[in-house]
Amino acid sequence: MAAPIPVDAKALADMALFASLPVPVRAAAAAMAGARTVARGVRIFDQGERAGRAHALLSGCVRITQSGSDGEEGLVRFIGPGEIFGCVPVLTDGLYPADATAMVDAVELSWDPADLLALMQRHSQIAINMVAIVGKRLGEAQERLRELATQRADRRVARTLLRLLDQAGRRTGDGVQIEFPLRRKDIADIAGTTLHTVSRIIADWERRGLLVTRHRHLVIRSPDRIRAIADAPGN
Amino acid sequence: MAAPIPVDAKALADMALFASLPVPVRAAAAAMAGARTVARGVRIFDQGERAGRAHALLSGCVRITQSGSDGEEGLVRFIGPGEIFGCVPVLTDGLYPADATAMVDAVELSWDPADLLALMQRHSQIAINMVAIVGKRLGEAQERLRELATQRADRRVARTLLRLLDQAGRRTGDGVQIEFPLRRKDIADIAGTTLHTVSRIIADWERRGLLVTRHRHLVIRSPDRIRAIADAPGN
DNA sequence: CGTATACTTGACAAAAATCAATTCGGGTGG
DNA sequence: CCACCCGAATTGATTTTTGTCAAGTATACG
Repeated sequence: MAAPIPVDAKALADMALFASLPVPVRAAAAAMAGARTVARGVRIFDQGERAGRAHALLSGCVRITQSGSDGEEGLVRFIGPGEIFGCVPVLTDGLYPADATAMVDAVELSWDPADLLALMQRHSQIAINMVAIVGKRLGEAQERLRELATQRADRRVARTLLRLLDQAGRRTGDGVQIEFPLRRKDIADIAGTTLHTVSRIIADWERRGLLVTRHRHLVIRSPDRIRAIADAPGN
Repeated sequence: MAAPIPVDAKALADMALFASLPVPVRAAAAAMAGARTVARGVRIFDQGERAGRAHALLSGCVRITQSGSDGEEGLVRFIGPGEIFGCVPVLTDGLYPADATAMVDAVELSWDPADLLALMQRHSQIAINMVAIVGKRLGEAQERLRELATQRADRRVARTLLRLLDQAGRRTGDGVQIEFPLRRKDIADIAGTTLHTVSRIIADWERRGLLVTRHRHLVIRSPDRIRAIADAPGN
């Protein structure tokens, strides 16, 4: 095991959960946090397990997946640096509703539920920030629902890529790269289709030069043309 | 217009937003609330409009719908008595993300955003309750997403009916009736399909005696057999 | 009693899932 | 360093589900 990772208030400054707070409060939150590295592929928590910690990601990337009663797997979302995860159930004293797995080596913070709860009670702005965060995710989920019900697969894939760009895009020499390593299956699961369909769609886009995949990473060369597909199908 | 509707703390006791609070706090919330009746069909707020009030339903039923950038309509959820709606955006000082329309004559409470915010700041339990409420809806949305991505239309319709039964079912002589008036299109929008497909599916079930529709209301004669379809397709 | 709205139903088309091989690419161990 | 192996990706053929188009019927409401 590595030496303890130092956590300072600055690391929390980028997190939406601690926005609009005085520096000392952030420092207090940092002091209560536990930090640890998580190797690629390691499960952080399991669906159905008692929610014993509230989590946030400092670096890396975590995949949140859910398996239904019938065994069907679903990809709920990706967590990037600065985002919280597995936090709602600790407030309601419940169970984690999904699995969380590190997709790459990552550093996570976590809190004891009682500590975080106390902090939120003392500083209601944190609770309000959390409502905003969860509310935003709810809005995204509802948008995805509408898309899934009404739009064709190519548009959904396009929108998925745009959302990922937004969440984890970084400019490179020849485009914008999505920071996570993504398999076709991952994209299919978010877009609500199969890896075959995604493969066909993306192969087509690659042929047309809209994007390239390099070492399991997508580089979008022309976000605008992807956006055009997202807005008007059949192109 | 009718005389002002009296609002007392008791009316708030059933609302999840005000759970686990001392009675005086509920009384304060009641004192700040405005109440009004809303006739069937009346729009309570519009998507995109500045969120000027936070809402909760005392009685009746409200339909929350959303139209996407491309004009596609989507049914987000039904709001029943005791549930809040249009509350998240007032915390983030934003715009209503959807339309809200009374499906039957209803009574709604509403608060001035500043009042509710002040109350939440003073009593962080309210904010924490709100996280739990929004988190629960997020979980439901994700469940619907998984269903939509992996299951066939008949199973989704079956699950939709079961969920509606759960939310608004009432025993009658020959089965369980869903309390609000539902058009085929409503069911289709929630289940993520078209009214044609729903019509075919439900006509088939009617032929087999699983349910009947009476005056735009569904009466489920055999919830168990519907549940069987929800769990195993092709029946 | 007529008009509008919802519902049913049939025929057809099309999107996308499924089935089935191959190929690619990166990592491991000889 | 090379050969091999495994998971991932591509791609073709086929089938299924479901959406679309179209027409006609029932029901509600003024």
